[in-house]
Amino acid sequence: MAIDQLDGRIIALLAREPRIGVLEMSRRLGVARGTVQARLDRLQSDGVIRGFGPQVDPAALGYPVTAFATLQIRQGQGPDVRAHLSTVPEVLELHTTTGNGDMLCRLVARSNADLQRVIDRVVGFDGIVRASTAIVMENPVPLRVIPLVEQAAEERG
Amino acid sequence: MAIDQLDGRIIALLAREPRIGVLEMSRRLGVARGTVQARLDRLQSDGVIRGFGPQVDPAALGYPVTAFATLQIRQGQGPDVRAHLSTVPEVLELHTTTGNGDMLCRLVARSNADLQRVIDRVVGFDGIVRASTAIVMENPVPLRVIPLVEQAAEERG
DNA sequence: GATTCGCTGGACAATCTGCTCAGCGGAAGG
DNA sequence: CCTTCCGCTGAGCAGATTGTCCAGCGAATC
Repeated sequence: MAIDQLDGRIIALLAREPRIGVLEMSRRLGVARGTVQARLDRLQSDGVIRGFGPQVDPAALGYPVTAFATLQIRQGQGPDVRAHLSTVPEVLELHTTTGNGDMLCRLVARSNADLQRVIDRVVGFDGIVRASTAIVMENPVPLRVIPLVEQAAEERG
Repeated sequence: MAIDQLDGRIIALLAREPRIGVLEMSRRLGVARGTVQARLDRLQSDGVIRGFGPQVDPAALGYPVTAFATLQIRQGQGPDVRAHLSTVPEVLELHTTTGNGDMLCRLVARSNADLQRVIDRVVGFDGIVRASTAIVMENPVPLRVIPLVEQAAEERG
């Protein structure tokens, strides 16, 4: 839960060059291999590093269109809607949010036209009252965590 | 750009057990090691698999609060706003979207109270006219790609 | 002063990686 | 029907890495 600077450097290094291996990391960081190994184990068991799964690019898979949909749910239909949305492959993530007891979900589609199909499938469910969609045009800041990690590391010396 | 079923199984397997290694994969998939190696190389050079960077959990880092903010930008201030937001570590990602020439960004914070600080920092910039924030309560569907991969693999036999 | 903890530097066997090779079969093209 | 191209197989090899020990040491804690 608490990250020190060495942890931060390990994560940053790993983010830059994921295939690097423990030995090479210890060389670059100037610490013993066992230290890096122990740190990595701790980071993982603490849940700071969830894993090293492959980062798949939907665009390269043929889904270049991304959109965010805000959903308004009928009272008490939350669980059903979740179950419904989790069956749609194009729903990449789903959050329940404050506000209107709403949900926010990230969608991808093969094209703008295809997005219509996806949205129809998403909202074609009884519990969903209304949906408003915003198509993503650009992604100036792709999902990132390093700056946050560095900030957390700073605070902990 | 086109994914067949073997590719799909490779990605899925890798997502389930990232530390698995090429040799073990070839054993489980019942194909030669060279095949898996070649497929992986192709998937990476095609950009389907961007990398294997560590997946960091902001909550475990001490940032358990997530929120989405919709920003309304003053005409022509887009570039400045992007630059501004990219300097805020708590801004995890940023998209420009259709609609009101707006932006959507994902934020994290140490607490609900801390979120206020983050939002103040985010919107404390001249080019931002208005911001509306939705705090995430639950995350029924965490960011996932596997179902999409499987669908893409199906279509390509 | 005694103990605990994390880091160091070194060692070990076991394993995996990157690379190469020849052979084989299907698909595409002539 | 024949030829060529391409991907997969199964194998081998040297080199590097991993997981796992260990003893020593300094700092912080009790």
